[in-house]
Amino acid sequence: MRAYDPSEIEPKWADRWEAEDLYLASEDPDDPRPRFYALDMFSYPSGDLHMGHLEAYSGGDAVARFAAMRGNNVLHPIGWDSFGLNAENAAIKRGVDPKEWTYANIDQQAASYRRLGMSFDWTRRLHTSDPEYYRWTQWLFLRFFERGLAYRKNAPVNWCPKDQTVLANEQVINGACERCGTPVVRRDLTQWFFRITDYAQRLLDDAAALVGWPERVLTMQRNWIGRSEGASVTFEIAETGDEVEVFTTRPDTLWGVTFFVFAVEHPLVATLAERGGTRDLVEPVLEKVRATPLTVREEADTTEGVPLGVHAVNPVNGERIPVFVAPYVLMEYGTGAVMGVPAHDQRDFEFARAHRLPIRVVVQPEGEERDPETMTEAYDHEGVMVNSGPFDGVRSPASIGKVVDWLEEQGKGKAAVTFRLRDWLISRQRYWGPPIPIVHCPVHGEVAVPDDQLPVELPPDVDFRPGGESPLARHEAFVHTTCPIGGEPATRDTDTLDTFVDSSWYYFRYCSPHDDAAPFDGDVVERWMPVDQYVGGVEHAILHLLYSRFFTKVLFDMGMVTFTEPMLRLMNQGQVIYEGASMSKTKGNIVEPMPLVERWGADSMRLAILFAGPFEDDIDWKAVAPDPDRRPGVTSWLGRVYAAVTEAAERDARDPEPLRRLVHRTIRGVTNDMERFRFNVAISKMQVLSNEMRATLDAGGGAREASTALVLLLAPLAPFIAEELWREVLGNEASVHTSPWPAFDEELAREERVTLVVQVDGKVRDRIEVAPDAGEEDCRELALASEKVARSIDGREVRQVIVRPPRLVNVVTAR
RNA sequence: GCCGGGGUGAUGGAACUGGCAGACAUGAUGGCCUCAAAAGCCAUUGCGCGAGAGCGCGUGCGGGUUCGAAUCCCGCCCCCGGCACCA
Repeated sequence: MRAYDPSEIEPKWADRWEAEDLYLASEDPDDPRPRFYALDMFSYPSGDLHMGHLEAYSGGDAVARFAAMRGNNVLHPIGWDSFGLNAENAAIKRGVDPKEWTYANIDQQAASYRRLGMSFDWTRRLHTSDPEYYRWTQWLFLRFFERGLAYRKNAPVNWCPKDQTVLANEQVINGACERCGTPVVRRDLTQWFFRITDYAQRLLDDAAALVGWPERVLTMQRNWIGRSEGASVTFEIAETGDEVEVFTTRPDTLWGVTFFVFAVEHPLVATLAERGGTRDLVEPVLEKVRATPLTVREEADTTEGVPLGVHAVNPVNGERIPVFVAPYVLMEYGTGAVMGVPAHDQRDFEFARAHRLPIRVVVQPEGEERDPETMTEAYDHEGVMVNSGPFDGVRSPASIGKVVDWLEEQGKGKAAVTFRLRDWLISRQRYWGPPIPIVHCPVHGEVAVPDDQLPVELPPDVDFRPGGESPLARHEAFVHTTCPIGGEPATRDTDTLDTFVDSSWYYFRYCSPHDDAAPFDGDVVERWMPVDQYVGGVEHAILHLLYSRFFTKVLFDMGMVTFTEPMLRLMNQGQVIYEGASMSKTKGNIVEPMPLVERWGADSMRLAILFAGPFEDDIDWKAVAPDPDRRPGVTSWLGRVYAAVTEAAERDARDPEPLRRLVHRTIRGVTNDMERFRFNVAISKMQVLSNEMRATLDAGGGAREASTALVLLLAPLAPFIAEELWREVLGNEASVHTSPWPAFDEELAREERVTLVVQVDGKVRDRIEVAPDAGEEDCRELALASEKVARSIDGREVRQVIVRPPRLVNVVTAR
């Protein structure tokens, strides 16, 4: 008998599957099968595949194959997110063209995907760096521009000094660049933004309907959007008459305001300092803050700040209060100015103590008396309003709504909602991205490049090394053009679009990847989308996934699609780590998957990674596959499966009854597990079945039915060996991957004999085999007849007998 | 601080709605095969006591509900992830 040899099986089937067009999604409108869109997050072409890819795509492929076997017309595409800093930096480091480097990596990854046996529809392959693709990225940008959703403004932005480009807020992780980890600094620059804040409320509201998404992703998005409810209240500067709005979540504490604070960057600060005669005092603070990186700024001292020498008038009681400028107030949030309520806000409290400002309690805890003199911290819990004019005696925070109504009546303020979410900064001062299709005309201003002139192609002969400005700006022939409206000499915008713009719509493009009249064919998109199952890393929870939801809503508003959410279900695979730490070059702990695939086979590595633990949990490779030179456990198991199925195929005997029952139980269990991404549990059930097959064969029995079922169940997870056994050993004509998923017989799946557990006072004392339909009386009698039970009862009085046929009897005695 | 998710043998992890804790693996130990090794096969493997049948203990800690709790409730501790002078 031949031994299991993946190196012989796997390349053979990879070729044949492609020759047989096994994984093409059908666009036939008469195809009766339900459509299923199985989407994997596409990859950055930064070298060959790593362990993270192996895990994500093994899971995604299992989903797609399982869906196909269950009778769906499956769309399972693949492509590359091939623009971006990653590719560009790597290319610069190696002194090669980003394009060359990128496409070489794409070819390598594509070869690896084939080697792994991924069931992709290769006819839909796309690369975001292809002009055929980014033409439509630019086209979509222009539609956003037309609708006022893409705009340019001067603003303080995050700048990565190493990558020499601006970053979106979402790309700043703990104050550092998402790509390279360099601490980000602040710069005032004119940049392009997408008006995602217009969609903040809808992004929040619709998240509630995403029941197929992991809770943590939705939570992260909610935190990121950061909705706060409260009131906006207008204060007047006594000396100048300037009106300044502030946002507060606690309008009930308005009577406790004893000072007023501006953010350092607030536009009024300079003139107010002038007026207050405090310019010499204020200027050093401004200088200091401007020079401080954002990361350090966040730890700014709450006691820091200087008076501006002017006063604000509290609209609720007409009091004049001193005005300050302090770094603890942020220009980015709210209005860049706050009212200071030291008695009820900890930061204000600390500031007031440092500057010897009065503290006035306006919410008293019930039955207590807070004395401003002796308070050591702000009181921010519930209580009764005092010193609050018309609201004395009203309970807070229940009073907030009433205060807001009152403010509106009095014309002093109104209900307001503030979001933490900022507009999405989409321009980048780098080469390797889609040029922004805008012409700057001295007469007409920002002018869209006409659609028929798209794409604005990236010129190949650019010195693309970063220099703080866009490399395209150094390319004279690119820069100089004429205005599309009046023909005047004009210049092209030289920034490129963030990669996350490319990836915000690629899953639409897969539906009609070769359309040259539109980014996608609306009718085809209607048939496939929304995506039925999306699989990818949680690191995109507030980047790609939020942006994609935003794009879909904009496309809906444009009438291009009829749905508002792009993905119905989302599953995040965990990370593959090593000895508790993420794999990285600097730690030297990277395990490359492809050499292991060459050595032990694609099926083995796919199974090994899916069997290692729950799909969404991190996997410590050190713990599951410690010795790279030792044969992995799953490889041995596949060898046993191969042997068992081969042996069973040569035998005429029918499967004995107990094995048949196990087969049907296994089908039921594995089906359930596959639906819930519980690949590790599914595999363990198959192992139980194969162990039983071995025992049956050794006892001279047949295992043909078991073999058929096992091979079908294994197909989504280990596609090569399943195909080999299905066609070559079991003698089927058609591919296992187009065969129907096995059905189970409910009757057979029921246990023939079940173990009746007999407890005495909750402790297991005996186990008795009974028929599954054993009744309550039978179970009670059997249990009480047990000698072990009698011994445990030890003559005590039996108080109660709880019977749960056919699984359990609990005899309760008088103790 | 706020929000989300966790804590089960030496290890990865099972245990559908409360009902046999530790499935399935990995590792380890012993044995078979072999000149030897690898591969393979068999046995044992939660902890403690016991020659054994068996008994006791055991799912982060402390309480509670229940005939019965890894699972439900209350109070803690710890770990992971996200957000954070957010007004």
